[in-house]
Amino acid sequence: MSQGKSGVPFAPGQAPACTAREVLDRVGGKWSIGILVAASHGPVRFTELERQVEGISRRMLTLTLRNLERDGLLRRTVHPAAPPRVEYAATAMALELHESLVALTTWAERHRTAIADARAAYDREHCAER
Amino acid sequence: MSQGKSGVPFAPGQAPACTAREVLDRVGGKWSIGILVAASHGPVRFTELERQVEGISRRMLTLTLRNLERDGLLRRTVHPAAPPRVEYAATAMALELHESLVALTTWAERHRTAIADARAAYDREHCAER
DNA sequence: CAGTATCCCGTCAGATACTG
DNA sequence: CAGTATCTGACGGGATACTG
Repeated sequence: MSQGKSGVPFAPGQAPACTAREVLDRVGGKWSIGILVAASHGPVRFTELERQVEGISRRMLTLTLRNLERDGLLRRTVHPAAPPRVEYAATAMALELHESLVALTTWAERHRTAIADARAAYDREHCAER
Repeated sequence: MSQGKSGVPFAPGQAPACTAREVLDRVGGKWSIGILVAASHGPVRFTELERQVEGISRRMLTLTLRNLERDGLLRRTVHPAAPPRVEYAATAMALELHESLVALTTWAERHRTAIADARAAYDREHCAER
């Protein structure tokens, strides 16, 4: 089982992992996914996000929003009005990424218990649980 | 899953992002992917990894290895011998994850330039900084 | 409403040195 | 060969307070 097969597409000597890392560097933040998900079904306002993502601080919301916007994953639209109205919407690119994230989610769902078991076993075997 | 449309599978009010986050919390580390990739095509030894991942320190290699092993993504085998011989191999679970990572990689590949452009445009528009 | 501006702390990760 | 131990700095991220 070297290449070609479905499970093992990469060549041994070279590590193209950096590409995957690039994604994670911008999506791996603690809040990026939550925001991306919330924005994937239509424009969302700042305060809506603040409530939907839940747990996020104003600071981190702003920061993550800026980064996602900068990378072209979110589009920020300001509607000039008496009470400021700003909306964030996922771009096409972000929606595609979202599909990939679903793959990850599915994987997590499938192996959630297996991982928990593995951890428990490991911790038990190594006696001290941290 | 529950929702029919291809790009927007999640329900608005709820954020199942935590599940995706769980994955990223254990795979989002700086070196996890590189190691996983290197171990996905057969058992690899410690020093091999040290060379293949390239840039990684002994410390981080050990730490990441331990975490991946703990989560059941790598299997560690010690061959008792005069010169110690330890091998790390990806588990079936890890290989499945690997497929998902390929999806991410593909996405990154496709949008690499678009993102770079978005960044440049954003930075230009916002004038200063780096 | 939609943000900025500070302060502060814990964790990640690099460098270096030592060991079974 | 395959690790462990320790020190250190950078940075992500929480809490809080202020503003156009």
